[in-house]
Amino acid sequence: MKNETGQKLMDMFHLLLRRFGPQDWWPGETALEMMLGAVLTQNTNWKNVEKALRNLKGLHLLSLHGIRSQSTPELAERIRPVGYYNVKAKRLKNLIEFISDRYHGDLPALLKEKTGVLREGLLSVKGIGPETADSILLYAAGRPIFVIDAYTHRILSRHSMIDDQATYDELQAYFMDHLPDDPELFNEFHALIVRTGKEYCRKKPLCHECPLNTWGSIPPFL
DNA sequence: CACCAGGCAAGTA
DNA sequence: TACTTGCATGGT
Repeated sequence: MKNETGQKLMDMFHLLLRRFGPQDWWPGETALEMMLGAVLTQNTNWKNVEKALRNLKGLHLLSLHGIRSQSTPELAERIRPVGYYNVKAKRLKNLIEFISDRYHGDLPALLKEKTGVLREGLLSVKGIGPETADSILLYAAGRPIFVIDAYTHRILSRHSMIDDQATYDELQAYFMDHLPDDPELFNEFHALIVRTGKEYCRKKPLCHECPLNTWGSIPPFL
């Protein structure tokens, strides 16, 4: 471990892993399915995303060509359960266009791209922000990139581990500067944070039973 | 009924 | 730069 903060984070990780067990992320069988899912789950429950992906799969549209074959309004109708379906249909088309234009539709080539270059490329797609890009990098491409989401911010803030005003990049650095570059660790850790957040760290505080409160080295939120 | 979900871009001042 | 707002279905 690199230092004290790193050890603290590892302790937190092991605590959550013992409490909840492995989360088996990312749900999704192919890299493309994970990439589409990353966009579809923006500010949306994963259950809704599963319905949308089932729709696409049932119509054999879960491929670059399949998505391209649909107009944006047609695609929107397929993904209706995710909400924001007009916005997200366009975002999916943008992503597929990016893969087609820059990598000639060669998804394996995209997945072998240098991490920094791929991240910048993904961020240049309208509708892909830092969390979506990093989810793709970590879960679809297996890169040692830590994904930050609203739960991460909320949990670390409530336990006084970071400033409430901390930015995405600052939060990401908090993890990546103090932990080894281990995609497996980042994968499970992020999933466990989401698991904890869903149950104990929603917008309205439900922190009293949070497993992290029982752990002396993280101050309890009250 | 209120509240929330594994965000992001565009608009405003 | 720093807020605000629109996007929208489905579940608790």
